[in-house]
Amino acid sequence: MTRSKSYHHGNLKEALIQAGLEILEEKGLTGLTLRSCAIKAGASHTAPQNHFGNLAGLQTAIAARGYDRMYDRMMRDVDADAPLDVLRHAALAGYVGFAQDEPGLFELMFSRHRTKSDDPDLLNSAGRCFAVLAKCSAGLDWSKSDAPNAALRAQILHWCIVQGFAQLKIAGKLDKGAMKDVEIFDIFPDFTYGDDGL
Amino acid sequence: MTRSKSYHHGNLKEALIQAGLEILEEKGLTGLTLRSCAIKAGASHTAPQNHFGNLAGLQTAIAARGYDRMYDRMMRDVDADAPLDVLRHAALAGYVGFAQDEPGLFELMFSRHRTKSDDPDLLNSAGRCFAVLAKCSAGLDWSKSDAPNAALRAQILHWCIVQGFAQLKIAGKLDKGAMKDVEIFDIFPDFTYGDDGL
DNA sequence: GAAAAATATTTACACTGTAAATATTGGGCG
DNA sequence: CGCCCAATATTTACAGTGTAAATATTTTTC
Repeated sequence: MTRSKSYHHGNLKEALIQAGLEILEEKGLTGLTLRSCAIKAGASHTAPQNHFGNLAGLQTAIAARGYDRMYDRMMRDVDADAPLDVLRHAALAGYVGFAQDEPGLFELMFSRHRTKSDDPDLLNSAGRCFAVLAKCSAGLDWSKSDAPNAALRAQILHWCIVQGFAQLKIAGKLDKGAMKDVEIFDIFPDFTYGDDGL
Repeated sequence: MTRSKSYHHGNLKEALIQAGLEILEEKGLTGLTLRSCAIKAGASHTAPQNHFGNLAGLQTAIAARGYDRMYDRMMRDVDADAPLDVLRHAALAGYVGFAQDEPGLFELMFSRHRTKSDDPDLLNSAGRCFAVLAKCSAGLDWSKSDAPNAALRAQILHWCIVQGFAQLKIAGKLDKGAMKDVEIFDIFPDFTYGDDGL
């Protein structure tokens, strides 16, 4: 469907997203601009406006693709019906591995105001990722089980550990000394807690 | 020492940092520009170059102040010799509370390439914060204690939980349903693990 | 085939970081 | 005291940025 040379690109929307993903890999979040995406996609510098409205719109679409990639990475070499411990292992490695391999994209996905947080596509792609994490934390033993929402709390704790590790890692906060050799599985607890909470 | 109207500001370096901190509170990380800081401090738009070189230099100085504020917040109502559980409680609440009250500043501090990560002042201010966290994790019971660097691992896990919670919170990822009412102490484990790790 | 909608470009403008040249001030030293 | 110089600040300039508005081209629809 690619046309050699015509006024209309044919599939500019998709080309702009792909250009953005490549720019994020090459130059990071700082290098991601509307104009650079447009030029890379072979269009004029205002072409993205027709498809995405503004920069936030394009970044939202790119972030949604980021969650799709993250999901694929989490589910690589494993299917949704795999034994829970296998799924957990894959999902954790996928989450952190994705952040380390695509730090610019990860940074965009978890930034505060670069994307339209209520975008349906973004919510859908992100929700699919987080659902895997939620499934991974299901059935975890949580000694404070008399507290309300024990399962939810275990799920959030699970998520915070992965997210915190991923971000500290790509932000370079774990680069010093012995810390730099520690991996996510070295620190991940088994979620079987004692009963004398903090 | 404030002079009413003269060519030289007198304390422009400090004024620029303060202007930056205020702008971060008012308009977030997006609004933080060299020129806006300069205008707010009452100087010409290139004045910051003399003191900080470039944008990264100014942002580095601001981030260092961020760690100073974070340290103060962590140690508020507690001294370094307080009982360990009291210190832990204060430090955790301080870390997360700081992120929630100054999300733009927190975002800057943990961004990847906005600051000069080898700046001595930044390293010093940041190190002071992380030392408190490290102290908080000292003596935590870690069932995988036969693993090398057990104490270090417990320390990193501790840090990841706080950091992950803080970032997910300010990124709006914990805003839905029952998640929005969960606080850091609701999820924090007691670090007494079983022995059947992941 | 003509009208209409979709898609893309051109033009314009305010804002940004930063380099270079210039201007002003204050301190050290005769 | 007066002069020179370093420190400090401004002016000017330029390439990039997001985005609005007007225009141009193509595709679709009837």
